[in-house]
Amino acid sequence: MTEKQKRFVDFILRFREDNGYSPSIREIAAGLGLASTSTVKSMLDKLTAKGELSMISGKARSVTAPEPACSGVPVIGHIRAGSPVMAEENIEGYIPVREFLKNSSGGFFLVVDGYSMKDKGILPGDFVFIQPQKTISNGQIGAFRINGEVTLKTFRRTDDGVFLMPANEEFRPIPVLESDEFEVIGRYVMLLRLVEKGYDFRLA
Amino acid sequence: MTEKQKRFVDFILRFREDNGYSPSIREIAAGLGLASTSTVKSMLDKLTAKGELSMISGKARSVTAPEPACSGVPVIGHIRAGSPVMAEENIEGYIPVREFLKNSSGGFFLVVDGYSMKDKGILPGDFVFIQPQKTISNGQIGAFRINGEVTLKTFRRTDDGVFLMPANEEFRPIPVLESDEFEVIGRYVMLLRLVEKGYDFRLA
DNA sequence: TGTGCTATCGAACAAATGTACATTAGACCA
DNA sequence: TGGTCTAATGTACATTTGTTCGATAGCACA
Repeated sequence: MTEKQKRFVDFILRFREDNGYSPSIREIAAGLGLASTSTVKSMLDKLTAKGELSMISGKARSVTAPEPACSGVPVIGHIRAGSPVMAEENIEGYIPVREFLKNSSGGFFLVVDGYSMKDKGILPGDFVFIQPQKTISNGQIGAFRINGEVTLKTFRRTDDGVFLMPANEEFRPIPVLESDEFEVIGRYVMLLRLVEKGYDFRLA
Repeated sequence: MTEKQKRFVDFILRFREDNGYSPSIREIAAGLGLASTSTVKSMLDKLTAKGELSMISGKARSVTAPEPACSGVPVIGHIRAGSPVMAEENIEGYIPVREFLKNSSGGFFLVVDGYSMKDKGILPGDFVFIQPQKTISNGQIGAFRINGEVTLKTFRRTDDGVFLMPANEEFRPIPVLESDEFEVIGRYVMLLRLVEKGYDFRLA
């Protein structure tokens, strides 16, 4: 992509970011300092043919640019000695958090309370993503409600019965008795920890 | 908001989701089975006045609806005994992951390798979000490059010099000497752990 | 019954917008 | 010098689109 074509795509992305809708051809011309609409039109046609843009013929403000890869966050694994960290060869992939969370719809974050799952690296204040489900397999970590209390534990079924296992030797396994009110809330799928509290999230 | 008004907003949201740009007034009329454009127009004016929609007068396809709160993931904190988990009263807020990551642009995920930060709840395979910066304060956790190796440690400056501190008694502090090639890569801001490997991420 | 009120419709108009085409300007090269 | 190509221009036109206004139909209520 030439430098000029990139300016087109960038302008469209920024305009949509700022306004929430796409620019018209004349607005693109004005924004890029071009005097004629046909200049813009021919460039848009070219970029659409190359797949860099998409637009519907005849429809006003229908041009869109695919959001760049950085809508996902790059994952850097093993770093080759001597190369800059963010170099292309170090990028192993991207986590497309947007799609990731779209697929996980229905789930929710549970705020972790105590240290009972410390040895699994789950600490107070962590956000644990729970995928709701009614049952859970042996050995999986999940959120449970027992006698009104909600807790995050490992589910374990043995010959001696069912237990909710902490991951911290200072805590004791919780036996699940027939007489207990017990319910599986969901499966522990993901953990999110916000280290800097500057990254606040909007409260309802 | 009445049932009918809700249908308007929902239609606009879905249309934008499907097409990437907003519907025209006539497309809204067709989509909702209305015969006249003025019906739509008056409803849009009403919804805009109420703040449920936003549009620029005269500009084609400029109507947008604020994305509903569920574009973020609900956060559930302390759960009131007896109430269903996902009940409204238990939702403390939302993590708008989309905006969250937009603000963090420039950062990247580093894949954690060993157990040296175990006591901070950072385990192998975790994705650590690094916000690039050239310096770091005493006591903060960050990613560093020392003599070609990249490592995640707590930065500590004492009278005896600078050390990279592990969070695991089986590991030793790494002294940073004048003769070392040393560089701050960035600050540890967030941690993401994918428990289920079914949630794969697209490789480059 | 009749009187407002609201939602909807129908049609017409003006502005915004996409599209097509002939023309010009400049760069490059034989 | 002349030719060719590309980018850009200017203009005109057709379509899409937002806007306006009057008319109609249903509905609640006195």
